[in-house]
Amino acid sequence: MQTSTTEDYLKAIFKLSGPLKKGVSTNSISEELLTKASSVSDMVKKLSDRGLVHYVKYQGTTLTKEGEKIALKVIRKHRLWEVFLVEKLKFGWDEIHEIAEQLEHIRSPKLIDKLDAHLGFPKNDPHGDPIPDKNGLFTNQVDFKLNQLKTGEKAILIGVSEDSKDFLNFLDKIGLKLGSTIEVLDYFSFDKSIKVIINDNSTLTFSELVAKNLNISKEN
Amino acid sequence: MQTSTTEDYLKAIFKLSGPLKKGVSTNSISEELLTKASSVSDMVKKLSDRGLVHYVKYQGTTLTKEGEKIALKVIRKHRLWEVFLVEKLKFGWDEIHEIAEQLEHIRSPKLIDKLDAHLGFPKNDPHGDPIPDKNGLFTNQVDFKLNQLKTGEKAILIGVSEDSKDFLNFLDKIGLKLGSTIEVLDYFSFDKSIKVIINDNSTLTFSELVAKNLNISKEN
DNA sequence: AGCAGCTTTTAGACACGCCTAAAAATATCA
DNA sequence: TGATATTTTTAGGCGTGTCTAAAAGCTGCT
Repeated sequence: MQTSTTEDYLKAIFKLSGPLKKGVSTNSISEELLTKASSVSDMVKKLSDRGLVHYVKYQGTTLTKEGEKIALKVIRKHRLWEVFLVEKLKFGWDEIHEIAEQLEHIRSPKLIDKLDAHLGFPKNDPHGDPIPDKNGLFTNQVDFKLNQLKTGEKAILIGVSEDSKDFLNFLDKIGLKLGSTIEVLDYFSFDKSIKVIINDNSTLTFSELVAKNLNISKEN
Repeated sequence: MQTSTTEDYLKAIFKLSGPLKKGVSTNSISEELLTKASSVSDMVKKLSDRGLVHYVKYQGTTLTKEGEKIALKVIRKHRLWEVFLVEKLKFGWDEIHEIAEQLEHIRSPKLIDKLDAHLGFPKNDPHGDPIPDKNGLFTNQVDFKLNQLKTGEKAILIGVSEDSKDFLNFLDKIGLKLGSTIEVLDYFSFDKSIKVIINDNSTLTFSELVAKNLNISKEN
């Protein structure tokens, strides 16, 4: 039975590995978890001893099958709780991350399945991220970032890659929600900012950083 | 910000103090928390340093105002989550204790009030225990234990003092729920067992231990 | 190749909460 | 009261996960 710290490490490594499952640097883990690199060194050694990660000194860390399985379970729990907080308790999508960080560590085989059923087996969390099923399988929707769109193209916001209060508050302020349409009016190569029109009625300009964090779908 | 271990100690001390707020022995705490007396000695010293308990060597422990405040918050959270698990997720009342033991440590000022509202501001948990309000105030219903009833008297089950799976399963098996009526048919002074009839239709005999753990109300 | 600068690891320490074993204090009872 | 039993505390140690400081290893540039 793993501690919640172990789960945090596995989740962080999963996240940092990306879809290509690249090896993850000690420093990047320490940044993600707000600890020091030396603590991470210690810890990944222990995780390696327990068969949860592959770790070779100075050469980065990747998850083992076992480690990934645990990471996906935690992510599943995190995202289901997020749905609960928004759908049932009426939290704003900018308030739920910290709470879900705690709830994701609750251990009960039965609880998470009952929660899943109670919520109607949702496929995505309130930020648009896919919820792994009981076996850890994602429906990995192939999508785009807003900054990959060309002038004149139109798309729908299906998710965000950044869960911070600041970012989500900003989206709330400009009235951008999952499902909103975004049409690219202009693209300024100087600073890679993008002028868009949202829901066919409000025009504004996004910095590249913002555009990068908006996941969109071209169909429809 | 206290750890969940701290919360467990304060809750245990609150429980063991009883309504008369008696001093609690080191041994009793260690039994309640399944630890050793030496660990408890260490810990109450630390809690005392933090102003959460009054502790004098060899003379037992009581909660300070501050400590009691925290204990009541934890109990409030525990009982609200229990209601959630039974009412919303359809758990049996015998399955929820362990899960609520974890959920009670989730820290979020907003969460518990939203949960309370979502549940319709329940007054009692699924075992009949009163839920403290935001200010830690109980509606302390004056009630009786079944073993205080005399032959011929009739009452309603309003709570149980024992949350173990075993006990609650037993009650399920004999069809006894909160709200059931119990009439005392006979009282055997030899072993203090009690013959009763439940809901005017099934007759059985309770040991003293069982009778002691059934909280009843005489008014109908 | 060699050096500078970054990254990573090691070494040693610490807080927390737990343990065992032994000592000290208290309670009990003849 | 004095001996014995029980409770409680102290002493010393351990595992987890963290830290700082310093050493070791990599990388990239001239």
